[in-house]
Amino acid sequence: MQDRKHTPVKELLTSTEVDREVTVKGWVRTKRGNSFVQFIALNDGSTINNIQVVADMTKFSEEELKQVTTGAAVGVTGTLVKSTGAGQTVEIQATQVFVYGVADPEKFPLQPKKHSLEFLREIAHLRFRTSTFSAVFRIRHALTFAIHKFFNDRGFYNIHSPIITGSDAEGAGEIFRVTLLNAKNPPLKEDGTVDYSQDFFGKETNLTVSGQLEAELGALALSKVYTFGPTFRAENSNTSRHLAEFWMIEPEVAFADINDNMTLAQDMLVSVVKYILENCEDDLKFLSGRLLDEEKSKPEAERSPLELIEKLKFVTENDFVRLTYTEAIEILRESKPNKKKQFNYLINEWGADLQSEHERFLVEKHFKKPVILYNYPAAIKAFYMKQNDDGKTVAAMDILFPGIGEIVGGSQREEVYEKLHRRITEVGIEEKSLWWYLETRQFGTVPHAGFGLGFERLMMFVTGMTNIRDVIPFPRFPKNAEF
RNA sequence: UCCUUCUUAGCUCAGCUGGUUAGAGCACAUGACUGUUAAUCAUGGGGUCGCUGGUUCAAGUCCAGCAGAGGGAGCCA
Repeated sequence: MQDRKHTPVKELLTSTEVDREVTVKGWVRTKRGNSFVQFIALNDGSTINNIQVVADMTKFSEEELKQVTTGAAVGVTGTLVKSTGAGQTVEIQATQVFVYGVADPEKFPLQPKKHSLEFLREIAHLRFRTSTFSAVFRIRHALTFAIHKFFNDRGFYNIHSPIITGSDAEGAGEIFRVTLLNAKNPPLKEDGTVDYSQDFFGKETNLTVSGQLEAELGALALSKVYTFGPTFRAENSNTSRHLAEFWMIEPEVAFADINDNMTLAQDMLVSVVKYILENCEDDLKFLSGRLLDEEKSKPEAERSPLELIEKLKFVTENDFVRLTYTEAIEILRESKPNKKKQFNYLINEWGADLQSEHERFLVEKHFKKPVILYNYPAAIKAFYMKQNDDGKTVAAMDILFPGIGEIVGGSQREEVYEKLHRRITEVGIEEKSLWWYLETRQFGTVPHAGFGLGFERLMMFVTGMTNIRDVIPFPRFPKNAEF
């Protein structure tokens, strides 16, 4: 059995070539039946669907199949035949069953029934074995591939930006320090502060919060680049939309402005969602059903108006709304919830930072489609963003998605040395730490733009999962680094 | 970090204004049944009621602290 070549379940289920001997290897989902015939639902992760193995009990002893329990790893050889039952078109009439690894039914935590996502999160080492999570992670792979394909097709180069960096320059959040110094007794300088010159890198280092600055360096030579890698934020964020370790896609394009940037982001989102619609139909159907099921227990007002696949098609078939921050403020100021004082933060004047309630109003109530907001007040945005001629806004843009909020944040970058330098001083960043970034504005600087896409946020949208901890295999968040 | 709800069997949950031996469904074990689809039916085993302390004759139930989880908010992607 161990030597025998086996066929993926996915292949067998779509096979029209029956009455031939086949071998499958996978994990048992359920076994049921009686003393005359037993049915084993086998899954090998190649598809959401199981293949049904039929064991005629005149050919097998009870003892032989005793270890074939939910969770056990087995190999089966038999004849692929048309099924006489209703649930499947083909099945395997077993001639030989081999148990690779048992799963004690008293102890194996997964049952052939619904488990709460919270419980499965506690057994993340086994949750791949469930239909929901195998579907989610197959889609995660497909989405990764679709993103690389999109950029490759458009002539972008993938840049591997460093994970350990010496700059926390972006100010994008709290950093995770990387050090080999003895935490209990670090070397000290004369003034009593830690002497990082004795550390591994000879300076303070941390895990990256963004690959953007490095991507810019690449774009100013290769014209079109993107990064796709893990980023780390030590924020004490306890929400269903934040992780301490998450994956980010950051394209950067030379000779491009804020409008090109918005078009690129929209094209990318439409393209990758289309790819998933075309290539992950079975998994999407399952997740759509799961979502509908879950929403049944919610009050009608909170249910989403579209089911998952319709929601994805809606994004690929409709234009995103583009409006300036200033226009958004006008709409919000005149909106019903603002006049009736239903917002927790009322919009009174230009310059206010938008809260999630405002973003949700625009996306879910007012426009009912993805919204791109651009030209934000400089005061509420990062130092590297292109300062507009009006003297008060920067060429920044955010893409807001229904149910998820901000999925993309980007901008045209400030390419003029003097303006960038002045901004760095204003914000109080140490110029020395960014000498290399500033230098690119002195040697062949050009207008350029890029954005950051939170991969897990996109995963949430595509899979309909509502907690970000369920779209990454092993989530990292405050008080948890298990597995 | 803030607000709020929750923590009872392997899982999902019930347990009233504190009062005998803490319940159900599923799962598991045993048995029955000639093709099941989360199979069905019968029987059975399974609990330090999150942890620590307090109030009380008496605490799963009331109070306090701690820990963890869910939802919302902030920070953001």
